[in-house]
Amino acid sequence: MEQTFPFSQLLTFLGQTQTFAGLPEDELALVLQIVRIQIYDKGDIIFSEGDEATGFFIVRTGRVKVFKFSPQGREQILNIFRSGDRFAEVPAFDGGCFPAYAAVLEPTELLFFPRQFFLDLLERYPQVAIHLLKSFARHLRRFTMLVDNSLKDVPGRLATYLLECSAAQADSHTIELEITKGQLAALLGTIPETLSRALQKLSRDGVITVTNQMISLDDRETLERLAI
Amino acid sequence: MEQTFPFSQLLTFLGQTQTFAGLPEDELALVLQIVRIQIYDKGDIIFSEGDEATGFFIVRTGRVKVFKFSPQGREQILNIFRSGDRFAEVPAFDGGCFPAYAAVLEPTELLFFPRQFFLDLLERYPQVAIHLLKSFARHLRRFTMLVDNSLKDVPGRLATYLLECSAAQADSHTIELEITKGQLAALLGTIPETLSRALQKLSRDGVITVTNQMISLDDRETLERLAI
DNA sequence: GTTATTCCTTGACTTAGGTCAAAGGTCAAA
DNA sequence: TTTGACCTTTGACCTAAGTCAAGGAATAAC
Repeated sequence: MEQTFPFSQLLTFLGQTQTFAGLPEDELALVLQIVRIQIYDKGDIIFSEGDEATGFFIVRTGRVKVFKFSPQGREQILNIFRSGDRFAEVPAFDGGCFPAYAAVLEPTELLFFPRQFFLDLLERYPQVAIHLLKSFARHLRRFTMLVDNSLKDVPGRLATYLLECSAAQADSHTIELEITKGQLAALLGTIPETLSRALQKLSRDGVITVTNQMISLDDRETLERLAI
Repeated sequence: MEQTFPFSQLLTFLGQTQTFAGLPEDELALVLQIVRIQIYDKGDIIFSEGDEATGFFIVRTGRVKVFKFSPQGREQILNIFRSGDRFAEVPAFDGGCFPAYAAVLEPTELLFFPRQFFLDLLERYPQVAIHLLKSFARHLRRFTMLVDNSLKDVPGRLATYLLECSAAQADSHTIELEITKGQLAALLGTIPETLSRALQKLSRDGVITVTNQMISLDDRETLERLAI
């Protein structure tokens, strides 16, 4: 599960992440002495809800889902992280338990940073604290949006997601789902059957066209009305 | 809406808030030159969703609810703030818009701190940044719990609330609702009718006894099972 | 102490969306 | 290819919880 990688390659990668951008090179080299590389196979669990948080992670390659279970066992995905994203920094910061599960969606390489190193870094580099504040603020806004979403019905959440996806993919008319529909259902807080019916209804009404992983947004106006 | 107050009284109050605890007295005095006192009547709106954030607030007396509306106009309370609590620091920090509404539940005095002052304070006092990080981390955990709650059914959310309330009130057998049942419904993400029926069912099953604003927790075990 | 609000409860009804079950698709390994 | 392991769709059904409407409590105002 752990192995070594070319030093310079990692150095370049680290310098490009939001977390470490702007740190002097000798500090980056120190960071590299501490980071542990973790390799996971599709489906592997990184940590479970309630586990003691020992550090935070940066995704090098692959994708990670952070999720919870409802009392009936339904999965709710909170976030999906990709290359360059950092996750689990809140428990690493406050020293509490992980409040959710994390698992990889495909073969994934993670960089793991132990908690104490993280806290030391905060002390040595005040700009890291400021950056972390910004990141926490972003997270908080994202959560507020999640609450927003929970007030909408499934078609509304779907419309919101499609428009966000389009915005992220340069406002293109046709977007590609980068996750399975089952995963999308879990991300939208519903189940595959209900998502399937919602997609079907939007297709029938001429709002979207679905072809496997590709979705064309044919009637943006209706989508925006649904997303409110 | 604005007036002056005895200087020393405010100084003592500020020094006791989490936000400013530990700051030297001369700095506190500077803070006092900048703070504005705002007086609101029951029901007054402090800010609306989408308003530009110009600063953050600390509750001096009274209570404030922060809330959103669902597309159908149902109110969802995100948080209720009391004396000493600080709110709206995320928009004040990142300079974005307020992501929700804020209104007062009863006659309320607020201290308002303009955004620029706040940012200056962060720069001058790194410990304020660290403290803010902790506070953001707490907020993030609270939001995670809110997501948790949205996965539960209404009796589950009610049971969770009752147990939390009891824990906050020294684990007492009988708790006092400090908000109306209508407000509790909005806090639990439901409507008064549904809350009324949930309370009635728990009473019928001998789990709780409801007398106006007082609720006795007669069967903690069942409550904990419901809250999962 | 009486009126006027606001708050709370109850009943009948509706509906979004979850559950269960089964049949097609799709894709990768052998 | 063919096999098997998912993923996705469809249909029939059920249930939690929202809507509407109306009557009772409780509290505040006069």
